[in-house]
Amino acid sequence: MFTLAEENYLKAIFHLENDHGAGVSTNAIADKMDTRASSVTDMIQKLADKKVISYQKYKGASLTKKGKSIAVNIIRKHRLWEVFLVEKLDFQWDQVHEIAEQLEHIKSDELIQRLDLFLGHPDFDPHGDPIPDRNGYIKPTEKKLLSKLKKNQRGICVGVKESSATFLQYLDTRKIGIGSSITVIDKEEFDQSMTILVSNKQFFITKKIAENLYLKTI
Amino acid sequence: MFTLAEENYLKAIFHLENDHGAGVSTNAIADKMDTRASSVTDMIQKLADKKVISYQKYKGASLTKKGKSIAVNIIRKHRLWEVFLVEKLDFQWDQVHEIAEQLEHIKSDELIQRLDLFLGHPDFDPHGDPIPDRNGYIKPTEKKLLSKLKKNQRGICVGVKESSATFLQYLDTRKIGIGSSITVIDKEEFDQSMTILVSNKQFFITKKIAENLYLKTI
DNA sequence: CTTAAAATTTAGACAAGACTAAAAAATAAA
DNA sequence: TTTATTTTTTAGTCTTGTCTAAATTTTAAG
Repeated sequence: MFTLAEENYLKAIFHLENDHGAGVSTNAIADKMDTRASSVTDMIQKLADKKVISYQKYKGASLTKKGKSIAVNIIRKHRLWEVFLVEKLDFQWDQVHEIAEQLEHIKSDELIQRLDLFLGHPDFDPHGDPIPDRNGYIKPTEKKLLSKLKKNQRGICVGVKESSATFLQYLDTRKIGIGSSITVIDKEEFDQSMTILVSNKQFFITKKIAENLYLKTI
Repeated sequence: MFTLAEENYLKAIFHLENDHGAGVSTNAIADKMDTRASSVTDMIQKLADKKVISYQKYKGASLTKKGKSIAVNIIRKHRLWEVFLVEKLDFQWDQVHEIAEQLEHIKSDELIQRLDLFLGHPDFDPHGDPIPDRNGYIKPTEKKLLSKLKKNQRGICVGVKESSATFLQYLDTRKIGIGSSITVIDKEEFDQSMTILVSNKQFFITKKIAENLYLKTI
């Protein structure tokens, strides 16, 4: 069995490996977990002993098959609970992340199986992230960061990379959400900022915003 | 904010005070929490520092107003989650206690408010225990232990004192549940065992069983 | 290729929460 | 009321997960 701290490390390493290839550095983990590099070293040595990550001194860590399976299961729980909170309890999409961070650690396979059934086996969470199935399989979805689009390209918003309340609220005020059609009206070479068209309104957005919106190009 | 361990101590002290008047002994807590008396002493000293219990050396502990309010809130959460598990996820009443022990520690007032609404403001959990309202008020319900009934007295089962899976499964096999009509056919002075009538079948039950069933006499 | 800087690990310390063993206080028995 | 027993507390230790400061390794720069 794994402690709460261990589960959170596994989840963080999974996300880091997903975003920037295999082999995660100590500092990257420390940064993500908001902790110190020395604490990370201690923990990854422990996780290596438990065979959930492979790790060589000074060379960074990466999840083993077992570790990945644990991480994905936590992510599955997180996303199912988010669906529950939004679909059943009428929470807004910017309110659910913190609560799901707690709920994801509840230990009961039966619970998750029944929750999944109760929710009708959803494929995506409220932020557009795919929900791994019971075997840990994540259906690959083609999506592209808005920041990768060129002038005059168009797409449908299918997800957000960050799900902090502040970012989601920013999107709300501009009526950008999952399903929104977004067109790049103009793109500034200099700072990668963009002018986009969303439901007949034009907005100016910075590179940072564009790097956190996933589109399906059409 | 209170840690998981602190919350569990407060809950245990609340239940002990409820069952056997104010002033709970160190050993009683140790027994309930399945821990050692010395660990309990450490913890109650900490809880006293935090003003959630009043405590004098060698004299036992009892909850302050603040402590009671925290304990009742945890119990409210526990019981609401149990209703959710049974009513929405189709769990059996003997499967929910363990899971609710985890869910009761999730921290979000908004969540509990919405869950309560979603469930239709239930008054009782699946074991017949009253659910405290948002202000911590527990509606007093008149209920009597089956063990207190005399020969030929009759009542409706309104709750169980213990909610361990084994006890609840025992009741299931005898078709005893919330709402069952129970008549005392015979009672043995010697060992307090009973013969009872439940839906036209007679059962022999020990004192221990009778001490864990709550009835509303009619 | 040697040095400077950055990243990582080790060493030692601390808080929370538990334990064992021993001491002290309260209660029960003679 | 003195002794014996039970209950409770204290003292010291352990594990988990964190930290700071110092040492070591790797990487980057000259």
